[in-house]
Amino acid sequence: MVTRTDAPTRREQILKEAARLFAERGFHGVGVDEIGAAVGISGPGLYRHFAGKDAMLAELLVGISGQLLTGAKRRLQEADGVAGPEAVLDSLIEGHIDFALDDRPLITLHDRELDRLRDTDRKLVRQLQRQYVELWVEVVRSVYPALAEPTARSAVHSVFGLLNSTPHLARPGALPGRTVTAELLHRMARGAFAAAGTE
Amino acid sequence: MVTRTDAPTRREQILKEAARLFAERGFHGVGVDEIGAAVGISGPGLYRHFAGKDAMLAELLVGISGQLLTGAKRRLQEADGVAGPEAVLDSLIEGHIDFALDDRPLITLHDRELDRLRDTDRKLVRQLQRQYVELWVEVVRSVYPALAEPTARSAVHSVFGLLNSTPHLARPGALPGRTVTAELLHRMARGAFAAAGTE
DNA sequence: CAGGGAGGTTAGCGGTCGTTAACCTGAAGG
DNA sequence: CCTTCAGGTTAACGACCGCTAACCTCCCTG
Repeated sequence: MVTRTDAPTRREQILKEAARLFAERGFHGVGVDEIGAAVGISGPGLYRHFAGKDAMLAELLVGISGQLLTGAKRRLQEADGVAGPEAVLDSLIEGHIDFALDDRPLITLHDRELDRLRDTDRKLVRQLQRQYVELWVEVVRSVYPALAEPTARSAVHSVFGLLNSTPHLARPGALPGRTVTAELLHRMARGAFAAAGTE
Repeated sequence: MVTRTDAPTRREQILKEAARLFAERGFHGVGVDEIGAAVGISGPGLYRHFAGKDAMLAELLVGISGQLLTGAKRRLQEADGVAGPEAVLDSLIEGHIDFALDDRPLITLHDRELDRLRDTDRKLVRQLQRQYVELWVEVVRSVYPALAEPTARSAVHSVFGLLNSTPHLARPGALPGRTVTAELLHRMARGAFAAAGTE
């Protein structure tokens, strides 16, 4: 875990606020003026940093898909050999939960606004997402060898649905504590996979 | 299960197509002309059937929330006394899965476009949703008495996330068979609850 | 068979939105 | 000290969108 100490750049500020607004009201429901206002500049000032509104969404979605995939690959490599399949699956789950809890707006956007992208960007994001899913499928099948591949893929998508439910889990602060929530989600994900694995 | 034999009214056609389009491209991403075109009339013709675009979304969301709640209440009543808590939970899960598989666009809209409603409609929908959740929470807690109420509520929301993942499960026809998918989702939901119940 | 309502049509209005153009300003660098 | 440029500003344009107005055309009914 790398912790940043330097101040966020203007670009990063914009992306963060845009993500929040897009998640709250949908891509088409947010005007550029609002995004600008959220970072203290006004509308057209954004065009000094981004080519357009589409470009912000594209950077957000490509970024999140890439981060998820990169993180998963890293976890897989770290555990290579030294840990059993179950520990690898636990690590993947943990990583996804961290993301879902720390970047709720992005998790929301991720499966909601994909179709608003230009063709080339959408293909890229889909490819990254697909790789991420396939990586999970392999790990899940190594833990539950009885699972057929299509079934495993459905199970993975369903567990993503479970883990990505965090935005519905109550107002940001009112959670029963981040650790408790993370542990609950983790247990439930494992329980769901286990139930899928006993066909 | 009541099966309709009569032809759908124009209103129903419109609602169905609007639901599909809203789910695909978001409420703000769809124009009234498109909705009209989808049912063979053009734009303003819709205003013979609905007060406005907002009214279509409102009717869809109120309708689905009401149907879910009504169905759950009915299942609860049918099982009253004659079945154990586990059977009641199974019945709730089955009902929700039927809905998620048969009305994918609506399931998508349900947790996505709520904030686009007028205040009064949004409050109504939220109230129906809350009742539905609380009903589940009671049943889950009767099966797993060790579960604290906030935990049970989180678990219910998460299982909704799992069950509502059906739109991501592949192109409509390409599923491994509706029955197989329904059974997988059911098993996973039960597994998730069981894991949540063993704190 | 008159007439009236249900359910369409097209034209167009008013507002909003993304984007561009033109201009300004303060700080850094030779 | 002059220049340059990053990063803003406001004005405005063209497109689009929700909705209304005005009109038309069946079909049912007294």
